[in-house]
Amino acid sequence: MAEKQAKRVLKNARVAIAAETGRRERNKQEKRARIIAAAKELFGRKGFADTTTQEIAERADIGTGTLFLYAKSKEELLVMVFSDDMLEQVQNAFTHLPMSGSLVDQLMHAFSSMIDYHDQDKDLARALLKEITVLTTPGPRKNLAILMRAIFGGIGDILRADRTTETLREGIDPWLAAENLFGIYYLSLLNWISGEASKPVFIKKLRIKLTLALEGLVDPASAKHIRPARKSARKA
Amino acid sequence: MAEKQAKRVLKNARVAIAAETGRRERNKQEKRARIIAAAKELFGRKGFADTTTQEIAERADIGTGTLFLYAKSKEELLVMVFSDDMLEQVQNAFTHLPMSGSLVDQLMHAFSSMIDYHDQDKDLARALLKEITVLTTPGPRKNLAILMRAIFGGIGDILRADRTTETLREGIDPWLAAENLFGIYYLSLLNWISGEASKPVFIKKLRIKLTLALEGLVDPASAKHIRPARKSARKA
DNA sequence: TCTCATTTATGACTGTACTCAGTTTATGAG
DNA sequence: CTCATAAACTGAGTACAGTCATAAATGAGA
Repeated sequence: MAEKQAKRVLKNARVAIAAETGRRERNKQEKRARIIAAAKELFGRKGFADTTTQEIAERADIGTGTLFLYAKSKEELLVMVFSDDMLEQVQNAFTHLPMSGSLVDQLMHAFSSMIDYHDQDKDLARALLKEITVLTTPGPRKNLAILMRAIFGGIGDILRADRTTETLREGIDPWLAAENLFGIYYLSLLNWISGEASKPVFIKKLRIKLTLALEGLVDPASAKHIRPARKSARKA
Repeated sequence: MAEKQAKRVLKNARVAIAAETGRRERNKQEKRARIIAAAKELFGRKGFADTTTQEIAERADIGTGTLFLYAKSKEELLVMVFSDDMLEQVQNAFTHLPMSGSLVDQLMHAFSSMIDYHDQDKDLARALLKEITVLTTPGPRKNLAILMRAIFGGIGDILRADRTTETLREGIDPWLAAENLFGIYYLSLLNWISGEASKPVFIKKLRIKLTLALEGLVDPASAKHIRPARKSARKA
């Protein structure tokens, strides 16, 4: 009994190793690539809603059912198709930053890059943002986590960068600050993508909002009464 | 020819007036109410995904097709059903504010109220937030606009309120500031509702983030070199 | 080489959101 | 009251996302 189990474990291990290099894995990856290519082309040309999973399967030269072994739903497929793209885009947004430039300039450079990406195909962007907003399945969630890490890390780097003019206040977690700035960007983005505002207005307002976030909302003088007291607040 | 047209115009005008009080309009409103009640009950009991449009139609005692005269899609129906609810919830969140309490306390009070609302039924909240994120159809868009106006207005009121300790910096648009704060809340909310963080952690982090937004990210001393220069920047 | 267990693929089938051609109902005019 | 018109309603029908029982492919062991 125990021997049999041990045998199986050994076998599974071997299978696992083989899986990394064998024909099985190669076929799978190749099919995956074909699916992504087919879906990307069709989504781009016909739009998300007007593309059927049948068409994608046909174009990728696989059975209808096979498609759903690679993505649990059409929506998950959409995320799968574009998550690599978006990650690349984000990495792009944070390289080639204008070295000389205020904090806001650099942030706007990064965000503008992302905005331009979505501007290429607004319908697709809408569908994508809608799906990304709330993810429950593990695969896409993991991809999004990677994407968000890249974004927050990138913004954090901008905030921490040595600058002659502006420095991050003492004791501020750059990651949290990055989340704030991105949150501000994201809500503005959603508003824009829903068609509420034109692109120039959106960008102009975004810059003001980011400046507001950097400089703070309350008057430091008026807040003095509370803030400095903090250090000894517990004992008092 | 022209006479006939004029006749029709007159008729239309009469119909339009009658529409406000006639049996037609009453029937419509009554049906609408039945649909909303039926959908609300079923969504709450069985969840959004597991409720079929057939069931809703049956429970509302209307034909299958009729349902789609009132909402263009199942998703739009979801938004229709809960937008009144949410508006009420938001208005609730901004009344009964703790009079004595710092800015952050008051903001957290309002946001906590909204969070508790979503916490009642997370699955429904997920579905709802997903749909609300990107709206294209006019009906729901209008409803959301009303909701957002209530939220931004409410936050703006908190920011403007007389306070002994903290005051809004000169020249800041409370509406823009409100959008910033809500953006920060919204991104955190999405992260929580997706299951990435527990409720206490989410709330604790939110408080820190809001504080950060109020106090600013950059050191005022370091930024001095830029900011005061603004006033005469154009002429220079 | 030949098993044979396991993974992967398949497409006919199913459930359901949504449509549309035909029907009913409300309303104002004569 | 009757008629004409338009608005509102209906449910059989359609299209399509997603399932599942069955089949093919793969690779380890003998």
